[in-house]
Amino acid sequence: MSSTSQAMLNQGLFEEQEIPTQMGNFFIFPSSLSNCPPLGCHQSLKVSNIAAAAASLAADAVPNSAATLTETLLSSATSQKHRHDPASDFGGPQLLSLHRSSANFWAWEEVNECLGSKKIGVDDHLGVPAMKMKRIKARRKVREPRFCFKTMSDVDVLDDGYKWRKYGQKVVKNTQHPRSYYRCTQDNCRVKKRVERLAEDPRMVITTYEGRHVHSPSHDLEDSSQQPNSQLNNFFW
DNA sequence: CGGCTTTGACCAGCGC
DNA sequence: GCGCTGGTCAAAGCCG
Repeated sequence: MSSTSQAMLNQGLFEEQEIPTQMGNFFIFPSSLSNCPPLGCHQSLKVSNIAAAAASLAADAVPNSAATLTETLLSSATSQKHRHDPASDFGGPQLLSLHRSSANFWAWEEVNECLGSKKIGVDDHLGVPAMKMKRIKARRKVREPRFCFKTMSDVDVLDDGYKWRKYGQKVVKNTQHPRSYYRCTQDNCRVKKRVERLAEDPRMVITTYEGRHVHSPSHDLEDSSQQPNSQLNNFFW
């Protein structure tokens, strides 16, 4: 973690969770810094940036990118606070967290389990029994790099600047909410994302990006060019 | 009519 | 080999 991130951590601006080291750092943004409008509304650029950044990070091999991303998001959140429209308040605390998994290393199932595992036992690996880990490893295969994050939102799909087409929906075992599968509509772009709600807390939406876009975000976003932090997009793209 | 969502069918990987 | 599960396909329907 960079000195800036460490300083913010010291100030309690965000907390770094002691979740899975294999998955990289896991940051949770308190509501004070996630003071963003409801997801999906016209002013959701900050969340869009986060989602876009998440997609970018999926294939990012730059060391400490999680910390870099965090700093960027924090500065973004701070700048957004000044232009926040009270009329579009979410009506409750907003929480956004994200983490970066190692590219081609952890399958979604494992990420899911890690996210769901609150308790990390001494004898367990990320809260997953050794026997199960063995099975998981056996099933592991090379996949597109992926990156997932969760947001507290009443809408499922984040507006990340790209156009997505839903190609499937599945009710996964032991969950009440179906998982939706989306694919980037751009030709030759094989990026996918999965969206589902956390079983323990249906208010939390987990979005997983897989792959890397081979194009820029679509320009049909209402006012993306007018956003003050459009440079953030440039940072990531 | 084109683009999108829905949804049942199908397939592959895995455990037993 | 069989059953379970997650992921994908594709036909049908919806909507602007």
